[in-house]
Amino acid sequence: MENSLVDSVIREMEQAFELTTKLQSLVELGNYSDTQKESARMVSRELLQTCNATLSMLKSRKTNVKIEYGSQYQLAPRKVPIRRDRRRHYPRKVVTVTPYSDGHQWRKYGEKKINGCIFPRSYYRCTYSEDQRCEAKKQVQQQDRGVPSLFLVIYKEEHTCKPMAVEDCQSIEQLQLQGCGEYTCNTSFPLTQVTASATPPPVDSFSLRFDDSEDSLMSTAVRSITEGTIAWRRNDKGSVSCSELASADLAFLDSTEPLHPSLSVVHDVDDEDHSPRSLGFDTDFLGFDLDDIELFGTPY
DNA sequence: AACATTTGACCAGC
DNA sequence: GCTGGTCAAATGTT
Repeated sequence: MENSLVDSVIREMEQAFELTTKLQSLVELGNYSDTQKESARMVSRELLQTCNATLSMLKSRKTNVKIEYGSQYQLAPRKVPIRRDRRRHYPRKVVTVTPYSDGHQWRKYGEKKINGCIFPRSYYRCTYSEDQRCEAKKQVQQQDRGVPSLFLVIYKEEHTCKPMAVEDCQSIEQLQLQGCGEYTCNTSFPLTQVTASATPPPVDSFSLRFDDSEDSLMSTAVRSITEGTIAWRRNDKGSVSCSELASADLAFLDSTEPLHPSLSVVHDVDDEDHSPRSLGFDTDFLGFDLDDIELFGTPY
């Protein structure tokens, strides 16, 4: 498919994405029963996931990257990391469940009820907007009542301030509080280093969620560890658990598109009481290549 | 007291 | 006139 046609289809799909979120809002405002609303939410979520998946496929195709969808279970470690174009394009949109931890500090300066939306839109500017004349701003708007809720975050203008690095974190709580920027963390944080040759940890898999901020998509990659081999999988679930391994797609990882994902590590759920043992942390992915993810291990 | 958030008012673009 | 983005005084939090 030639690029211009791909572009047109991408635009149409993005339109579908937006219309779905609008439709979702109209349903929420409408006079429907809770059951009907819940059904509508489920359909909306599936629609959004389909849009995401289609868009990512189109975008990976546009880059002319050869991807063999059958070979996703054997991702050979790259000797030379792919250098990606890390220039950001603004405004950029992110759909995420963690709109407030993106490695930067923000100050709220306004909130507005937006036509046709149930949830108000909040306006933030960089905490250092005056001190360092940083022009960065973002808008945050909750998209649904789901658990976890999805938020649309629109970033405007790039940060010119010095980002806060997280070092010597002592706990996951501290990591979350500080928003976690680019880091290498030597702590009691229950993530250990894992390399390709390491003994597999005592869980089947853990998952990594990428918020592909460049493309308004939330994507999910799941790294599973089976018999010592490491594979990457991707699904497009809004939230992830170890058992939720969906269709695989290496496009996300092998694409030469300028991806700027943030990273979350989601732990699995306790087998006995089903309480989430989840470790969530986000980081702006600017500091390292996707290859570096292999430095982050798993649990307990 | 200093800083952050809230919220109604104001303004520009359509 | 309507809408979305920003301002700034009031209020809340540390």
